[in-house]
Amino acid sequence: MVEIPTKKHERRKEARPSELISSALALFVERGFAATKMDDIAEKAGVSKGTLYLYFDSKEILFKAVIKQGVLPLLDEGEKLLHHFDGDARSLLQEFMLRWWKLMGETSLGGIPKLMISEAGNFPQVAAYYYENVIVRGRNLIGRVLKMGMDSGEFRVMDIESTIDVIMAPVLMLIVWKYSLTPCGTNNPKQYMNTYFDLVINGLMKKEVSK
Amino acid sequence: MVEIPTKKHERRKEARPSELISSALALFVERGFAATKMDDIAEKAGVSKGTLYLYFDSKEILFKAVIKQGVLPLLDEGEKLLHHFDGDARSLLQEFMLRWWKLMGETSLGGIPKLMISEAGNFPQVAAYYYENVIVRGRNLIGRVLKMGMDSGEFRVMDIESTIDVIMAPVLMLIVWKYSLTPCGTNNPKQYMNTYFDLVINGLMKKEVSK
Amino acid sequence: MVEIPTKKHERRKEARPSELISSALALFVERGFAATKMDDIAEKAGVSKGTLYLYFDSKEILFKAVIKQGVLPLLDEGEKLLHHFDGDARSLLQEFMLRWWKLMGETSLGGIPKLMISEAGNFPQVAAYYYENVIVRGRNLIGRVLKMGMDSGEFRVMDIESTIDVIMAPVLMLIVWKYSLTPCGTNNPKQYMNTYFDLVINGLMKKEVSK
Amino acid sequence: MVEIPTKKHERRKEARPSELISSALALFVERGFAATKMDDIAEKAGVSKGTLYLYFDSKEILFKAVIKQGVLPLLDEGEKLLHHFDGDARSLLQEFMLRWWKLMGETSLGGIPKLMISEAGNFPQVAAYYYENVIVRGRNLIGRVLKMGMDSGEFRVMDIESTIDVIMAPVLMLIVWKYSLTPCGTNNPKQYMNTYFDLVINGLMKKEVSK
DNA sequence: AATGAATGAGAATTCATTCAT
DNA sequence: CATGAATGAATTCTCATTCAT
Repeated sequence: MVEIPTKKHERRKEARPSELISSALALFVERGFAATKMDDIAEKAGVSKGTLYLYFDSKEILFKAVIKQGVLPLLDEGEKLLHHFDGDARSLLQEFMLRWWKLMGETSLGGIPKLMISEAGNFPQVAAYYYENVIVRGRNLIGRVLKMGMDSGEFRVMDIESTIDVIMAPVLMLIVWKYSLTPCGTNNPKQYMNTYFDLVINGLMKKEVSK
Repeated sequence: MVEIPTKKHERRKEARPSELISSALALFVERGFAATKMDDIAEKAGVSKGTLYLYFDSKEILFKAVIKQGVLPLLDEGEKLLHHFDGDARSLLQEFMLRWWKLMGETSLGGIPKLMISEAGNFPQVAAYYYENVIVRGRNLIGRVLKMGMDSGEFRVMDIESTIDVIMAPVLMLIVWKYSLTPCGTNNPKQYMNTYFDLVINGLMKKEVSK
Repeated sequence: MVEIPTKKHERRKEARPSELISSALALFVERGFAATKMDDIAEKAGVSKGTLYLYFDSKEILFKAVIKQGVLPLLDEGEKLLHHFDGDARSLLQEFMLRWWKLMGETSLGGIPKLMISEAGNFPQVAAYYYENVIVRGRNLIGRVLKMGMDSGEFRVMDIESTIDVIMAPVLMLIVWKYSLTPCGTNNPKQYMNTYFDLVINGLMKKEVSK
Repeated sequence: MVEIPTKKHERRKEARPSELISSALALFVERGFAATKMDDIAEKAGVSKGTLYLYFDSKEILFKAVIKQGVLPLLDEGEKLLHHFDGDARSLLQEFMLRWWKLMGETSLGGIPKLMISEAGNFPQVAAYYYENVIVRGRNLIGRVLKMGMDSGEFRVMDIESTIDVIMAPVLMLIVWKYSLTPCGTNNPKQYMNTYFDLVINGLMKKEVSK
């Protein structure tokens, strides 16, 4: 993107696959797997259709690569955070959600969840992979924070499993929204996140005596 | 489905369209528009491919019919509820979400939102229609309940627009989930809804002195 | 067309087939065989598609019926004329062409030659039938008139077979024209026929000493 | 046709379009537009169905290309002749018709008029294009020759517009005939053209004193 | 490695024909 | 007799994939 392609063939070859994956991701997210043509992916990446097949043997393999490459950063970031943090549970949770949202919203990775939602029915194995590597691990992270907060007395004691889901839902929905119906209505993500923190964290906290 | 097709030429001009739409809805939701074959829709409906074209001139027109037919009940129900209710805002909101969830979860209508999320990119006009007729009106309903609660002092005073979105997100997510990644993880919807009510309503309420 | 269909089922049944044939002829001429739908023929005739099959077992059979019914009048008329005429060859030829043109131009029968030209490649047997029953007999008629005129010294002595063709060509062309490119350019058929008579008959006549 | 398809992927982007058009022309003329299958055109051209669509987006576009490519030579030739000629009107007219007939009869271009006659009803715009670019211009050419002859006293003074039509009709008919009913009857084109020249030119000439 | 012309299986769509009413 | 809903074979068109250059 930033590089200057002085001579066509002199470009870094190692970068190719991930460029292709980026193009594919963008189109898969926008249109879905079946409605995306290999031609279009190639064109968007600025290569010929044949080149696509040089790196990915089939459309389905390309799809899997898109998911696999997109999935890992989604988690690593979170796990990193959890290790290097030592504030209270509330701050951690908030920080966590904020980072996740930014990661999703600023990179094109946010399309991954939307894509998985759309294509889970057509690619059960990929969905299972996604489930194991993103959802389970992600829920795990949140679960640990919740537990921490409940143990410390910060949070009310609630059913953890369902609380994880309910807490994540609004952030997930915001991201899914971004890649689907955004062109229709404009919502204000920052305000949304503020309200989310206010509402959900508030609901989570032990009710204090508001003198 | 269960019927034995003894007679080839069975006439039911009246019932056909909605039968066909039902079959189409189910498959569109499961696989997406592009990945669903007209053959499969016909087969699921127990008719021949040609019959499908007797009622819908093209796959795209069928898609639009699916959305249009699915959209109306989604709203009518809600607006009905709002009129015939006179409890406090909290109960109304809770009742509202409960009904919506049941409507979505029990009928196949729940697939509509998931379908729209997946296909919005490919059918901008349909997405716009959906936005106008479902989202705007739906947000409106919730907005009125929130306002009622805030005016009466039941709810905290918060930014209404974003609160609407945050409040709806978990229910919407549950429904989308049902039609996408459910086969992977099993969540317990009832527990989820309970936690949702507990968490969100709690967050919404004025903090009381829990002496 | 003119009849008043007081009660639907009270209409003369005998007339049906030829009504259907008329509709079919009109559409076959306008669009060609393959591009004409049975639906359209039925609609034009004001009956249901099923009724068409009550009288004609298939589209091809209908096509043959159209040709057969259209072909006979084309000849009978001409042979009648030749028998009841006793003027000079020039007048007879002129009268002949005039009648033929009128017959073709005023009824929808004129479409038959255009239709045969278009479809001969797809229906060789029908073309052969047409050739035997229209072309051969028609050329025969003209040939006899020419011979008559040459024998009597009215016409120059020329090769009869090719003269037949050349003489008929302009009239045939006028008719074919009517059913194909007419919408584009407007020609004046009467003027055309006058010029035709003037030019061709003149060319046929023995050059006289124009003292 | 004669070539042995040793190599499947034979590249000739340059030559392809006109090869395909030739095949299409032949089949369209023989069978008509609707009765010609894309498969057959491809097979005749020795390529796959897909290749056809590589060059022509639809059957209709292919049809238009066939007409457009076929139309131009029909005129250019004639206009060229008119410029480089300086004999008398009679010779020019005769030369003109002879060349036209040869052009039509020897190349497959002769099919174009027959095709237009057959399909004018289904493609009014194409018919209009043909009218403007072939018929109008063609009549113009003949008209100029006629005027020349009448002005110089060679030809009788007649109505020019209708004379153009009458004069062209036999040649046009011969060509149409070639692509439709020829298999039925065999006529002798050379004899036909001789008789045509003899009859029509004779009819056109001022009657001379044949002492 | 890269290209893009060529392929052909597969999906949407049409329409002649059938048949229960 | 007449109807028109239903059928499915046939056709147009698409697009993932291949392969000669």
